[in-house]
Amino acid sequence: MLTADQEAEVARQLAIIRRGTAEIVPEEELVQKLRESVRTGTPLRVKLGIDPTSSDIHLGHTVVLHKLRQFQDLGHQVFLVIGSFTGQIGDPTDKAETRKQLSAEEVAENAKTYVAQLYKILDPEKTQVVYNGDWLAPLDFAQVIRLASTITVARMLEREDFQKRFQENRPIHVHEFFYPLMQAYDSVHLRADVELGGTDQKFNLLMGRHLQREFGQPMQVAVMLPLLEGLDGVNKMSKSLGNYIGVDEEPNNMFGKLMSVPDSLLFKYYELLSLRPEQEIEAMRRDVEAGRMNPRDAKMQLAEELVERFLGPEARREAVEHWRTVFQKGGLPDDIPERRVDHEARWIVKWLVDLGLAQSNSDARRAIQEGAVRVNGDKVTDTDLQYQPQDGDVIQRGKRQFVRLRVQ
RNA sequence: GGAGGGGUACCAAAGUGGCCAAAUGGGGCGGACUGUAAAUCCGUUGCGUAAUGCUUCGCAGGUUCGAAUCCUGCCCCCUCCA
Repeated sequence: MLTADQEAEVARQLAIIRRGTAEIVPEEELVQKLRESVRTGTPLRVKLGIDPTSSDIHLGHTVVLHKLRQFQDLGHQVFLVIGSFTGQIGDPTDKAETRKQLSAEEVAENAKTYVAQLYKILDPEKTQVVYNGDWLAPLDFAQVIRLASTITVARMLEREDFQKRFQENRPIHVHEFFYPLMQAYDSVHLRADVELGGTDQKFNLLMGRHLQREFGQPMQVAVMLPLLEGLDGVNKMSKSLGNYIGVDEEPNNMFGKLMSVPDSLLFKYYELLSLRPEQEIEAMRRDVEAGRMNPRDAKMQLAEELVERFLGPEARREAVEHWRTVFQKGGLPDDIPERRVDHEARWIVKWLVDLGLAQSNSDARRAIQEGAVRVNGDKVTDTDLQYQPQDGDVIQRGKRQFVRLRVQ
């Protein structure tokens, strides 16, 4: 039996863990594990796997990382599994069909920058970073067969993306089946009590339970967090789709990207990323819905919060300043890239290509015809123009691409 | 091993002898509107100082006045049967 204080502690922890999660499977087991943990004073072993497929952490990752941080703050033991081995296989995805396999060097390189960025969120003192290559690489073929023998193809095909590909006659490579098994084996190796992941990880997380049971271990609880959509407002945030906001971005970039998040996602971003009290967020939502508050202002507050958290107060101040002068007042950006050029007159089309403002002569010509090209703010209309640069001239394509010329 | 289906532009996907530089959608790039947003609308999206020009439809040949489209060989992918 637990004392009243202990019961209260379990309730407190459960409430914190629950906030913002999409699903906890099975929740009763989590309660049991928490009670046991509180009763015996033994921290839970909490695992999160990360594939070093790209070199940057983005806001999508931070959702689940924050949950991990909360476990840390509750005194539990946290394992961050870098998929040094699994990363070389690549988690099967519906989109990429067969994801490219990373080399060991790429994995090592990515992992390095990863860990530094991870500590923007996690407490380094309380984080155990482990590499699954350490225990997966030494497995021999017989052991691999043993893992594979615990699961049937039919069960594997229950996984949504496998099923879909199978039905659509698209290729599924045998090694892709091993990905869930390897991830599950990580849980066995670490004797995980809890594994975190996005909702898209459900199959893999449950595979961990399956394999733990096969190995005679208590089964882990799967704690799943909602996926964060990226800047396109549709797909989940990912580097490969280019719709992400990295935690290491230039302040102005991070701020600008946050300001371009679709309004429809504004409060989802608040719920998943903001540390502000829930009541405050709710009040803001009501104000926006009632038209008392411009969604832009709500978005700006969020952008400020996140830039400050990841990049610091100074970065926040600068980014806000930059955004105000450049975009709210419509001025030129203060960080226009400069190019050194000679003062020889050349065909305007050639200039655009040379300056990287157009991909080809045809593209440059089109841009001029569309009225997208300006020199010092004056629209260029003649595709045959011979242009002679003056020091400090600003050549512009569209609203966002600028180059300042420095004549030598 | 056998049978069938398929490889088209950044992606998806039409096109099966000339009207095809190739429909349509997505994405990209511009323009309008705005809050550098979303939604919406419009234009554009192989190269080429542009020409009844050049290169492109898996690769290499061939038939034809003319090929993404027909023929031959090769490569790759998928499904089913064994």
